[in-house]
Amino acid sequence: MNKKKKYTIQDIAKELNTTASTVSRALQDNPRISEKMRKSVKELADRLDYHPDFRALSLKKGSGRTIGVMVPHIDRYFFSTVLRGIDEVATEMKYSVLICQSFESAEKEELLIKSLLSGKVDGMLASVAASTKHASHFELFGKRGIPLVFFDRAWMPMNVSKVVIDDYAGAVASVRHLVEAGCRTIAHLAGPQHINVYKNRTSGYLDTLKEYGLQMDESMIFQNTITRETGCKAMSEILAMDNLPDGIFSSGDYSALGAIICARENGIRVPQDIAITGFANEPFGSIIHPSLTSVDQHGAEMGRQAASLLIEEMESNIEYFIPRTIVLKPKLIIRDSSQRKPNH
Amino acid sequence: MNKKKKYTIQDIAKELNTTASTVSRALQDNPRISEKMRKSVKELADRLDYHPDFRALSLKKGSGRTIGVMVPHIDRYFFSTVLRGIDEVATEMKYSVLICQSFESAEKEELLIKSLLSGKVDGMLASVAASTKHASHFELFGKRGIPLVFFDRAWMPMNVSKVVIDDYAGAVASVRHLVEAGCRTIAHLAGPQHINVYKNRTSGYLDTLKEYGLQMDESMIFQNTITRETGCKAMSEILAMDNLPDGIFSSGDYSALGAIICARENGIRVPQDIAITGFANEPFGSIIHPSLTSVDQHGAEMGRQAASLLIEEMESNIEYFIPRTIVLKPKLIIRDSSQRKPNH
DNA sequence: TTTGATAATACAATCGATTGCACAAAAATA
DNA sequence: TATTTTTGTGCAATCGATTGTATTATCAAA
Repeated sequence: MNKKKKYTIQDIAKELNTTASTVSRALQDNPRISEKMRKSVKELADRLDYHPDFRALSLKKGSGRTIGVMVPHIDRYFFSTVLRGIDEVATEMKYSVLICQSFESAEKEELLIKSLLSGKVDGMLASVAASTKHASHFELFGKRGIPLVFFDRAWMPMNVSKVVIDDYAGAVASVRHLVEAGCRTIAHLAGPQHINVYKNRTSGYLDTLKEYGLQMDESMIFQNTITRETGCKAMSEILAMDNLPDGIFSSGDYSALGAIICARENGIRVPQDIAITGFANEPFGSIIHPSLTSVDQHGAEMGRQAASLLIEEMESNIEYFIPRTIVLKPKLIIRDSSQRKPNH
Repeated sequence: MNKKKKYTIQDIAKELNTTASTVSRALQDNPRISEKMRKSVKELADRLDYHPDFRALSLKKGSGRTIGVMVPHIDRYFFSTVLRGIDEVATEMKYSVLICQSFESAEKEELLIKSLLSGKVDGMLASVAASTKHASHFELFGKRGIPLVFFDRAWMPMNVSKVVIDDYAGAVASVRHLVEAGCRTIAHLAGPQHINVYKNRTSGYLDTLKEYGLQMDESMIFQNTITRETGCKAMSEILAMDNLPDGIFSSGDYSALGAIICARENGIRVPQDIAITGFANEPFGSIIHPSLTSVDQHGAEMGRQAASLLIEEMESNIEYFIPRTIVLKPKLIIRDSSQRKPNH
């Protein structure tokens, strides 16, 4: 009596002297089942707190209405807002969401994907890890017939749907803003260039310098600088330079933060001596001193769009769904770290 | 040829003119299979990129080696560190982790749990939502024979294992520190009292006041104040008081943040006019101005301990696993927001 | 009373794996 | 050569559901 048990459709059938098929149909309100039988089945099912086994059901049906989501980190504000957007749409459409984090590791990403492929998910949303150098594991989804939609950090060569923001435009807006704030020598903290979002931000930076006829200087570009630590290190190197830049465009908020803190520790004023802008609009940007100018990426909206696109593809019966790419417009949020003109 | 297909063990069997059982055994290195057969099966499996169907496998085996984790929010630093700790242990022990967030909603929590119960998880780790007022949905795990371990926000009346921190001790350390910094009237931003962690923090506050013979004043306790907004609101109310407190012990970092910002906006200096301490040691505490004194909860360690405890219970064959409660010691991190003596 | 239609339920195959048991062929022993 | 043992495979049941196709029972019409 004490042994815990999971009740099955067979248990209910046995108890009522009938068969599993009748019970199954009764629970589905199949009209071929008598009112009386339906009632007693439902009552017993309720009493036993019966719920169909997910594995058996999805095995039989060929789908478990589950969407997998792969993000580099769940605790990055941007990704957590994307996840919220995905959750909204998925819940509304009666899908479950299975969240995975790669911790920016390509190996972990590959392992997780292989585990998801064996029937755990029916569709996939992914943003690739920073250390990912090839996408063969993402190709597996196509081979298995599981729709895949990239968001934000997309693997561009792959012919699948993508939801991204216009990082190039965000970078252009940011650098223009710095120039208009009076900056003439603008350094750049760049992200890993094999990831589309970072490459586009760097392109926006370079093109905007050109647009204003400003000289591009290799030594002013710091590669692979997206963490607080590397941002701080870059700032130290900057401070050791002969000709100090008067502006920094960072591809991420964390590296911008590192730079600001390092500047403060070395008696350099932001924005008076150096104006700084970040990217991602992490919440800390509004509470640090000086508050950080950044680019908002509309995470929730991206999540909603990506989930909608994926579900549309999953539910379409079209043999070959034609991949679509949705580009969202980012928004420059101007705060103190870059405002040099107004008060000076 | 173009139709995407998922290969099964039957496909491999047919191709090699053998049966599914042989293929299954070959893939498992069963000694009853000849070297030759094993080799050709493995080769073909490799070529087709075959992986056993997770649903079929876990249905047959009765377990999918999956641990479910329910957290209120994945983007709270504390919870994300717990998740990392859980992931570490789970990965090492060859378990998968299924992350769910309740968004602090009891209904969402209940829905998610019901969906997890039907064979999606073999063990569960949970931290209850703020709005949860009864635990009947958590009781279901017991009825299904699925081990459950609470971490941090535990439902104390339930007789299951728990991993918590000594919130009482953390509060005591925090309030003592304020008193020693010279505070004589200490206000308190309290969390929802039906959640053990917040109740314990409030108890620690009250007892420490008593310990120092300080008067407890109902009007100095602000209930249900754990967000930045409510923290700010509480500070406004404080500033409107006749006798201003000279210290605030907040049950959370976000409300402490709201209070600090509100104080700054109103020309009140922290810590000179009012010393403030928070709880959770969110990363922003070290980058805001003034930096925030807080209590660290050892999230990763908690995650590791909870996962280990759960896995131990899952793998034990003991009929009735005797629940254990692990209590971790929190650590007071002293920063600027509470340091009144040293520099003044 | 016989036939035909209809309603309600049972039987059996299926989804993709695992595994105990039976069985054949080959090898070892008598 | 006859018998036993070993070795390698196939058959069939099982996990927990769903669903097409029997198969009854019931009742109305002829």
